[in-house]
Amino acid sequence: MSKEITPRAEDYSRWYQDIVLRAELADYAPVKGCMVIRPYGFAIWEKMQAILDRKFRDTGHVNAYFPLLIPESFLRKEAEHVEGFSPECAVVTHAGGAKLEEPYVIRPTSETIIWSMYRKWIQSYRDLPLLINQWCNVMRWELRTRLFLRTTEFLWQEGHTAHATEEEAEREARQMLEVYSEFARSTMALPVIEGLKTDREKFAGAVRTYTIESMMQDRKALQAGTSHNLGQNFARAFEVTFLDQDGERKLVWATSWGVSTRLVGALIMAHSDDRGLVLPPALAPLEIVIVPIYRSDEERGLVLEKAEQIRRELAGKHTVKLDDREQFKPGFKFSEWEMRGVPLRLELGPRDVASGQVVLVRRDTGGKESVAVESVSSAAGMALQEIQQGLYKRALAFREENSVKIDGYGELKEFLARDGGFALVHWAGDSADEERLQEETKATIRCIPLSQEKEAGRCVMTGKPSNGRVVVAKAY
RNA sequence: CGGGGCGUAGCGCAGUCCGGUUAGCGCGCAUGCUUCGGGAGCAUGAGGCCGGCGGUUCAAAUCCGCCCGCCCCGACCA
Repeated sequence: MSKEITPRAEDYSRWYQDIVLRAELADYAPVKGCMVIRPYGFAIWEKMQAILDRKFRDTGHVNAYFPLLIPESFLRKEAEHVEGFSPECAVVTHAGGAKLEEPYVIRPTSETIIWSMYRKWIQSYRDLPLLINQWCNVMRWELRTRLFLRTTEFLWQEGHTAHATEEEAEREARQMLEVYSEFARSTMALPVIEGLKTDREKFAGAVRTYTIESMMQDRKALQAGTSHNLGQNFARAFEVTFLDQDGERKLVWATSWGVSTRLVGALIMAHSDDRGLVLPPALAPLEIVIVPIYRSDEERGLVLEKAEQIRRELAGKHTVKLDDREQFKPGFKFSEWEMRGVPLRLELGPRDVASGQVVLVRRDTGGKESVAVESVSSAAGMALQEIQQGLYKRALAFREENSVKIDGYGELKEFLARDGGFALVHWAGDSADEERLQEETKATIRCIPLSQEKEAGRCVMTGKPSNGRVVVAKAY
């Protein structure tokens, strides 16, 4: 195995691929388009799960599990939904040595099977709201795959809720978008723009799709999470009604929302560098690694004793590992842990032991400082906080540097063809105009930001009056 | 589906054009000694149906045909 990672500047996708493989986050599986998520990568996903799951529970949701296989006819019940998903569905036609009466679709998402059950479970307004989430795998037969960012099978969570009123469903969709964006910012150190998808970009079967959009280091946009207001589309398709307080039978209102293992890809592309993975402490499987340095057996004894003492002290508050492997030199260990994105490294050698100090090295900036052994715990805690915040600030600054207001179509095309980034443009076009935009620039409207100042202007494509800007960018 | 590339040891590759002993090199792996503050050195060793099937030939990693798989870039998507 080569020691080098392809530099970002040389080949961005190779760089990304190198990091995923060399940091042992994932590996290619024997099945086309599928990956094996290796223990180190899975540990990151598990941390994401733990934090998100807690947030879902705190907002009143409960977990459940629905089948992997969905009767094909279910998918057809919602017109837009079937149109959107059919092309990418894998279908099971045989089982038990015989052809099936009705084929099963391997779930690309679970709205249909869940709403078939909600029909049984919902009768009265007292059964609402119904707030269920499931953690599972789904399968979408994509033409082109990339580790974590787009694989044929992926892991995600999908929340599916049923409500008595339109307002409540809308509030739920917005609330979960908020949960996602707070998670992205605080935990992933990933700045995101909350916004609304255009009709062309919305979820197949939704009335409205909300999104959080982030910028990767190649200036392309990545959708990091979505939340949908499904209106009554699925309730109508599956005839899910309830008897309201006023004695009237009504269709229920629905939402669904999800984030996937794609977030691991977002994490990599947002923060990492040419030395390897960079992880925010909040999601790092290992926050601190201690690398001992010694020559003689005598030094080894002294250093390891002190290192173990430090490890024990830190272990109460942080995940910490003492790398006492004999077969590797310190230099090798430095590189290896940098490759794997461990936020903080403590170097401890004979000189440090003698002076009662330890060297603390930050993964994000490479900055080194010596601290007294007595204060290592507080210094490490502080450094981790600074890294978490520093990563966010750096990513935010990058996004801002690469976001520009553009008012002319020619200028927009030039911007997208050159360095690219987020173009903030006035828009009043329709779906056909949007299609033209994509054909001519390879970019799409990523979202209509939810929070922005009203500003009168003219649509960059049609010249029609507009009072707000949209984000246009090339996307993953 | 279009364009490009690749399949030879765990990984990265050379060898293929122009067929010919026992198929090489680097890394990694195993053992031992010396090393250890930024990817250590030496010695010894293990490890190959040369992607698959068929053909040509005295002889195929190498030539011919068919097939399979994977990666990258584009069109579709989270």
